[in-house]
Amino acid sequence: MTEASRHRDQLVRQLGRVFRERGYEGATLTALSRATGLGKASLYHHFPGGKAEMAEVLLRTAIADVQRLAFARLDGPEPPAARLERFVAGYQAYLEESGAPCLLGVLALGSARAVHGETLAAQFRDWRAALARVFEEAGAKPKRAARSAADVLDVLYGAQMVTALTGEPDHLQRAFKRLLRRFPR
Amino acid sequence: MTEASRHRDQLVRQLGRVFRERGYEGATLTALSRATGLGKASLYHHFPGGKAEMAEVLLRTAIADVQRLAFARLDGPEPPAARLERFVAGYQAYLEESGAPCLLGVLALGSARAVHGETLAAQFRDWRAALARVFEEAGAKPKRAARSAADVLDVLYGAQMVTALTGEPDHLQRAFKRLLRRFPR
DNA sequence: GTCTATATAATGATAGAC
DNA sequence: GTCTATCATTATATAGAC
Repeated sequence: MTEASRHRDQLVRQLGRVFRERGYEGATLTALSRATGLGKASLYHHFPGGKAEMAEVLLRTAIADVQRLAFARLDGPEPPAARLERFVAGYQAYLEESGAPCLLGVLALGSARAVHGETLAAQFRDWRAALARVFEEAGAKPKRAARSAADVLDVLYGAQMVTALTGEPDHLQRAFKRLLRRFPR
Repeated sequence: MTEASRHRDQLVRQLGRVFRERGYEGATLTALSRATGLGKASLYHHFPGGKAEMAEVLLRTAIADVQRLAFARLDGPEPPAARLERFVAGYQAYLEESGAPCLLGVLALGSARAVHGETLAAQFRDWRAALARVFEEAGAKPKRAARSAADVLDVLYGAQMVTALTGEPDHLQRAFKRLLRRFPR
């Protein structure tokens, strides 16, 4: 990774934190400027399209990260149960690296949904299908596998919401631990 | 219910729709004015404290509704399993009446969290404890009951997030149906 | 209770110097 | 690449007539 791309990476990370904590409309240029240490004009140098472009870059980055750290681990030569466990660990790693709640969820609620809603929807249907395939490999019939896949996504995102609602940081890891208990072995 | 309180109720409902769809910061007075058919000055007549007061009223209303329609049904003379089923049906009724995603979740993410976070956190801990008690009545040991209660909250809120993310309206009812399968009988 | 008109502050965005 | 200074627009909020 070059020096420049490291700087870019750090910048994206700092912007992401603001969007996650305050939502799309709450992420004002003043807040983004303060969080990055850059003036507003400098932000427009990096993102000529302003907030809209920042959100788009953040969304693409988040999707790529979740794919790389979590869903990519559903593939491989190991038995299905082991891959499911690696997947959960990978998603947990993503949240620890990027912070919770997940940017995808936050952007899906705000007004960014009007612009990026279909992208997100298609991605999530893909991901759910990938999960369902693994449950089928583990021996579940198609319908049962589809239900299990939907269950997993519900817990993954529900745990983040409940963590935000209860203010208990370790709710998340406990939820993932409970999820692992329900997997085939 | 008097004529005046019916008007007030409808007003709160219309405001809630805007806050749910756009989040706290996205719910501008212009949008709130358009949704209610009232001028901005008229909104300040009903809510002298402006947006902050609206959000507070909406939050109290939402908590009261969830309590009345869902969690209150955890009590009663019926066997625990039946009460759990009534609870889920009640929560579903709340979402159909008030619309998804739930206002509590939306307000917990935006900047309203700084003001109302502790209120929400305390309420959710109470609700989770109420759920855990019912699982204990159904025969589960305390730790197991606590895990089941946390599971239920995760699904309740995760299903709403996944519905928003996938854009599939019937994901919600399918998730609740799956939840019922996992209850004691 | 609702309106029009307006005040004041903050927002997203640009120009141009360095 | 970053800055200061500034723009036009929109935001929340208020005054006062009806």
